[in-house]
Amino acid sequence: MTTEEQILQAATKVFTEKGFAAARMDEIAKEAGINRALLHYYFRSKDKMFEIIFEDKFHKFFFGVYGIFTSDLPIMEKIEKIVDFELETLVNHPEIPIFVLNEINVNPERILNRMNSAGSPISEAVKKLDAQILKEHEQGIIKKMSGFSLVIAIISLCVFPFVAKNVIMGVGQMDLDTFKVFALSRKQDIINILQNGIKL
Amino acid sequence: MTTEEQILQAATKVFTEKGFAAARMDEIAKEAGINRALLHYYFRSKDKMFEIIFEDKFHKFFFGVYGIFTSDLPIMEKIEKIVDFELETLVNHPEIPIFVLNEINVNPERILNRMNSAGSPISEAVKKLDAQILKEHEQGIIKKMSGFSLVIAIISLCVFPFVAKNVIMGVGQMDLDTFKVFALSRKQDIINILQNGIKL
DNA sequence: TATTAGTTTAACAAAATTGTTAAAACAAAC
DNA sequence: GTTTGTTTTAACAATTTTGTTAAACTAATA
Repeated sequence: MTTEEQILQAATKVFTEKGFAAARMDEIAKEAGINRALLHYYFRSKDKMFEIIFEDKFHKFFFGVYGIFTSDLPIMEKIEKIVDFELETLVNHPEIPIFVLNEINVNPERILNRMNSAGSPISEAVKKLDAQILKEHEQGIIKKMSGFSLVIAIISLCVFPFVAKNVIMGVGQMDLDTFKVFALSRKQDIINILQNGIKL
Repeated sequence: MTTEEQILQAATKVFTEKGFAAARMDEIAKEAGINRALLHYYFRSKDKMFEIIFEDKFHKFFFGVYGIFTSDLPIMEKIEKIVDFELETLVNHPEIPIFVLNEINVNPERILNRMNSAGSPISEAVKKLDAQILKEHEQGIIKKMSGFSLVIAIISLCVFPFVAKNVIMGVGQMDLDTFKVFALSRKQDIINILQNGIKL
């Protein structure tokens, strides 16, 4: 692994654990096993390093499921595929949600910029979903409901446990690996709740 | 309103918006319409101010629903009552979840201490819920499932939209008031999904 | 061997931030 | 009108943090 990669890996760890404001260049350097001077030699500033990492996590967080959402699968199968994809992804990147969501909270303008460059495709995807729901409703398959609301419900059930990871680990007396197993073990529960929850 | 209250209100705003590390004493002072010296005159340090505010939000976040969870209501009614209580509370304190969860993420030891002083009651509440689910399952009312997992599902559906508030507002082109109306408008959706999702 | 890119060390500059202090101003209460 | 608690001002100390720089060192390489 190159030094640049080592630094990025260390920075990813510290930034996602502490957030931008509480992260310290010194800690990143120590984590990477090098000194602060070399940090600036590779990545001019803290902001520049952060941008690279945030961009990466932001993208992973938002656009992974996009393909499934806009596919031609029936709703019930979409739900299954999305939940499966989300949980498998999150187990491998459990730090993403709280990191991205908190940085957006601290600095909401950031999202507006990024969303505007990708905003209309999302709105269109939601509209297409609305149409699909209406069609399947008329076919007697599912309840009538807002596509946006359904998307939020699916994402809520998948993502929230990772946002509250430390609380769940605390209450359930789990270490990180146990938590991951637990999160995956709820996959079928979540799919069942959603599918039974919306069927007519 | 006393100066002390003004300061606490301003500090609450800044801390919950920015988090501890990014919050600036200067900004709190300006927000309260006073100067930095007076901040320290009332509350010795940044840490002390933060402790007071975090304690308050932490408590509101975790122990509001506790009474309903441990009540003797049937599961289906519990779900209704909890979702109702959570959404009404969150609409009035939309900043709580991301603030509390992120601070726990940055500083997980904090929760261990507080949870240990309240940890066993929570574990016992979950055990009682497990027993209730088993009973109602044998009565043919609901599916067999883990109480802990169900609690997480309920909380996920209620709380996550507030954690992702800025994203939802961005995608849906909403201001804060519109978001609150939207969040409340999903109440019956959430109750339906949960109740239909777990019934036999 | 000389060169080059990468790396360390150590010192330091610059800025930001928290916290302290003394003196004066003010307003209410006694 | 004096006292008391509150508030402002302004300066400043202390600390933390980011970023810079120069000099020396190392290891690979031309």
